[in-house]
Amino acid sequence: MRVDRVLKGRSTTLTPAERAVLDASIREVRRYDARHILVEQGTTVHCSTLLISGLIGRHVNDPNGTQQMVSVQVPGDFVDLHGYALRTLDHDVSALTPVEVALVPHDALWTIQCEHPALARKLWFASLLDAAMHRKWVYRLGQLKANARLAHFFCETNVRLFAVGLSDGSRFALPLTQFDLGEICGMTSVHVNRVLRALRDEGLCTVRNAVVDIHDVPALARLAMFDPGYLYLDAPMAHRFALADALARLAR
Amino acid sequence: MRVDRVLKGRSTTLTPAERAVLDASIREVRRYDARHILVEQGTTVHCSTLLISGLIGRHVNDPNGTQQMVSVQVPGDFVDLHGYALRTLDHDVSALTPVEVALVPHDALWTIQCEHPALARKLWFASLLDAAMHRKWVYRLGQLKANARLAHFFCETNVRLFAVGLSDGSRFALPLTQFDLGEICGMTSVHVNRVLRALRDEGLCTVRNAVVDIHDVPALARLAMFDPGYLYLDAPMAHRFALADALARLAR
DNA sequence: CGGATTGTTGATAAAGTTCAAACACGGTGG
DNA sequence: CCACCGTGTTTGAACTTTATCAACAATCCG
Repeated sequence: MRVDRVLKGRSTTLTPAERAVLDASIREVRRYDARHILVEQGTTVHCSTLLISGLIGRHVNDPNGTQQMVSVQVPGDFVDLHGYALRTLDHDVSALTPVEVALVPHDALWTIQCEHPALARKLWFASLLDAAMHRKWVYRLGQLKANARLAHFFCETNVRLFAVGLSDGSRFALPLTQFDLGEICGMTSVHVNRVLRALRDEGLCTVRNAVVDIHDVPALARLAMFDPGYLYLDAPMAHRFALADALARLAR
Repeated sequence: MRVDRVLKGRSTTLTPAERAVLDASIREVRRYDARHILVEQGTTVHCSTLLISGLIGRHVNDPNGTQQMVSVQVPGDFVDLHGYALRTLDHDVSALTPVEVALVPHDALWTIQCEHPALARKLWFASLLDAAMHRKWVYRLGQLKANARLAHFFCETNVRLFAVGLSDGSRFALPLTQFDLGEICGMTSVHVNRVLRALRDEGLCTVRNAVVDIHDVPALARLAMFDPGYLYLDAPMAHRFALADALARLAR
């Protein structure tokens, strides 16, 4: 089903009935080319976008023309669910790769809120998960050095893609340029290039041909101080990537 | 009323009836000293905290002992509303000053969700506002230099406090140490000190005795690339602080 | 008053940016 | 098939920003 990946692998998931309700509220499915802008900052929106395949980026622009990516969405993500309550977005939404998206009209969401409060709560949860990721991005940019920032992003993306079946646990497609990575991690593409080489030289991970290959998952997580707690994974998933204990011991 | 400041000055506000419902769902009011930790990362929570007076900070810790502040809450903020759907928090919550907080049990929120969908939507909006601020913090840390980061934080805080009547539009109490400001803006307290002196020397703003005094609001906003759109203010408020047009013109 | 926290300053080192140039590589058109 | 173009990657050198370390001054508080 088109909504199979929504909240997949998370501590809160959808029941089959809820999935059916959500699926039924999809009005249409569309495809866009890479770099297509789906929603522009400031526009009033009447539908929310569920990402089915491909990658979508959300970015904040400033008058200088510089952009900061504030999130990368993977299949199963409700990209601009927040548009439902906010009505107008504070950032752009654009396709990083060719994408397939499902559109859910906001009045269908209103119906869900009135008639299916438990499902509404889960959608709320999904939007809070988004905020939790934002918080980690704040942490990443505020506290980590360039190499750890990139490492953290790769760890996060690895887990998120794994949760929806798009990573084998250490290797995944990530068709982003070094410039994109710079916009994600708050650094220039030149520096991204140098840091990637360093990560490769240390045997931690290789990024080539739009594929990220993590050679030593625990070591990369350690460098990145990556603990997947904020992703609210379900128990088996959390167990697979848990580093919490190791990190806690380290803290003492 | 205790909930008078909730969503005050925003594009979405509460009706008197909704305020009454929310107020009635408060179970108790508590006071804490500065530096008291209200919720620790990972704890399962059963109540959400509405800030009545004082300032609260939310911060992410890492095993090295460094902390990154991910938000500063002002009176009227529903500090950990997200705890309702997430159940466990991905960060600490602590008092930056002596505070007075109201506790709303999560089952009361569930009742609101079932019986008052319109109010539930507004609470959802409040949590999305939080996410919108996170996004700007990501932008701030990723794209701005130290002086602009501090300036941006002061601009944001000025507007937020003004919206709830705690700034006169350019001057407000902000009892944070330079170390705290460093944790907010991702820099060392030494560097905060130097940047504050520079801002003072340029005649932009002065921070002394726990009071921020912005001497030239538009100039500080320009340095910070501050546009309050992401705060979803109501029309008069937005108009008062709007810099959008000026910035848009600048962009061309 | 004494002790603890916060703020200030200087010297030095590290991290990251900028600018510029070269290189790789997959099209695409002749 | 080759020449050419555009996009993305790689490298070097000079420069800017920020961190680190260390000392000292100011302030607050009991």
